Amino acid sequence: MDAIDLSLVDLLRGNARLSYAELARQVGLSAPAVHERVGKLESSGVVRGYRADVAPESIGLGVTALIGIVEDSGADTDDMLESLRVLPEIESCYFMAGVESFLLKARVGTIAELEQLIVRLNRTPGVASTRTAIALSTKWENRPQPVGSPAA
Amino acid sequence: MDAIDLSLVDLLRGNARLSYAELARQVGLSAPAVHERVGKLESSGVVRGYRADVAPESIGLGVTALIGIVEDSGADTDDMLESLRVLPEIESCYFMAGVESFLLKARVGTIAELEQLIVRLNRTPGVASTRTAIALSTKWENRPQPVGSPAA
DNA sequence: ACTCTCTGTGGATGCCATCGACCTGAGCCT
DNA sequence: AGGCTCAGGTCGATGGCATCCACAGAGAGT
Repeated sequence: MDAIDLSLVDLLRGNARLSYAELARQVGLSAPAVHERVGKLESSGVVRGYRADVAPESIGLGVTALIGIVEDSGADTDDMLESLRVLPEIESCYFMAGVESFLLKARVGTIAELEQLIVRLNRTPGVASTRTAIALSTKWENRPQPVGSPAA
Repeated sequence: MDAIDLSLVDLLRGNARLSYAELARQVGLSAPAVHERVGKLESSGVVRGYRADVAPESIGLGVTALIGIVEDSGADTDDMLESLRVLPEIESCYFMAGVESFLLKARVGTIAELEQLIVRLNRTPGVASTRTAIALSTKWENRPQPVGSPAA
């Protein structure tokens, strides 16, 4: 991970569909060299994938909620995690410091679906209680913060 | 937004670097047709961009925190938002229902940097108080939930 | 100094993006 | 019904890109 790798990462975080030729121009290397660097970043796990950023409401996922989970004392955390992982509505799952062991970000189409999700969560073994907060609007989300110094 | 558009969106949410030729094979259209459809999805705002998904710790952003903000009564929300927007550490910003008007997801390199960020937030005009919860680990994040029916 | 390795360049080749010309079917007006 | 118009498709051509390969040069270790 030298400065050029950081520049590549920054460029791809900004636009994952840049061609290798374009990346090469931006960082001042040849296209094959960039190809190899990006391949190594991928196989070493620095770059985990490439995702289109889609407006959620336009694909019927207009309701965003953040849900805190309090774990049962003596619950099997791994089992509970597997139960959570199966629910597609849960986009993100953080293990937190604090009373609420987990914080979930969930996305559903309607408030009714959110209600169903919460019911399912409360029935999940290991879950003692949940606390749900609804996002009224998303000001911005997953904004990539530049990390390579002054990249071209 | 017909079924083919939904398939394209799903495919690109899974791998934003798929070629138009490959997308065309997957949805059963020609490459130019897919090119035009994707172009329309972009210009209509359904697809907002393409981002590399990078392991944050590998670019020096190993600390994730969620920060709730209680607004001053009578504060100018728009001004406060602009002050928040300027802080690159804040990756996401949601306007919430509840006592805490805003919920921020912030990413920094060290606990010391998090401390500085919290101090800055508390000094920001319009901010009455903050409440910070630290993510000890990220189980998963920004997992795209499939939305097009059975896409190829 | 030799050599090993890592990382780069340059050239060649086949695939892909992209443009323009043309086709086809749905909807609608007369 | 006939025919206009338009949206959205296919096909073919062309130039750029991805990708493979052979080879070059810098640094480290012996």
